[in-house]
Amino acid sequence: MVILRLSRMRLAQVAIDNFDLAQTLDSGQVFHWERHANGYAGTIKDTGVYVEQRGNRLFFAGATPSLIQRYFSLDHPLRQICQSFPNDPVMRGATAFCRGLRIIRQPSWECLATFITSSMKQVAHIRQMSHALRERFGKPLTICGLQVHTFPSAERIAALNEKELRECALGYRAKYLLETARFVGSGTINLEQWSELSDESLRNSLCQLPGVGAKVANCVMLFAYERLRAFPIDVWIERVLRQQYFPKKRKMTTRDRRAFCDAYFGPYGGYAQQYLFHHARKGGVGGKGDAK
DNA sequence: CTCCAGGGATGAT
DNA sequence: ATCATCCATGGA
Repeated sequence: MVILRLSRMRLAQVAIDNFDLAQTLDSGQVFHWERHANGYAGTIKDTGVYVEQRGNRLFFAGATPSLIQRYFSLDHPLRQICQSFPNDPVMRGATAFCRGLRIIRQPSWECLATFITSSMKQVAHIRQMSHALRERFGKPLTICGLQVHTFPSAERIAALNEKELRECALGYRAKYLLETARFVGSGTINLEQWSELSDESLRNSLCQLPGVGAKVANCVMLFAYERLRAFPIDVWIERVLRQQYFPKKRKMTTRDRRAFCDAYFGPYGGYAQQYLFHHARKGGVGGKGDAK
């Protein structure tokens, strides 16, 4: 019945070029969109949205065209971005695999919160935690006959206790999320104001929050603050570096990896990183079994 | 069953 | 400054 209602639903549309909705939503940058019918249901900030790609058109309900275009970064010069990547075989392979994958513009709080929960968790687990937090503490919305939930505000989470968060399977991450929610929810820190900071100041500010280190800070910079140079290094990227870029080298320290990535991948390093990550995770190259 | 995941905080060298 | 250890949980 959901399918019937969706098929009868009148959807707005925008023309798209060089955009792949499925790859974008399944690339481990955002964790709450759920497949329904031929598309996805989710939220953009506090708006329930259904979105579906048909060729070079994006059909949607619940949002204005400008909100859709902004959230999915349809204005990013993707061809130019890909041309800026280093021209090596690893990067060429990842770029070919990730055609149309865009770095979206997420609301800062939900991006920060979900990446605090992400440490030592698989993408599927992060999705479960995000879903549990939304279902229990977010606001229910209906879009195209589907129920979705907003991500709970920092104030809402700040008012909870650690036990309630652990019941969402957050484990030891519960304390970090709670402490950071209390900084943000009380107004002690203002995430919107931080968009004015330089990359370095923003990174330092984020790293002062409980549960936020260099990796999570770079994810939040990239996925919420549009700092497209920010280059998160996680276990998958470490494997790509070790296996694809430095197969002979014995030992690489954290600082070595950081220095190489910042210098090598250029002004859109965050995009390059996301393509390497997604290719390694979904394309089986640079994955666990690929010893070399 | 074991292994590992989009890490970070803490305490010991 | 680097290094080891601990932290929870569940998919593969």
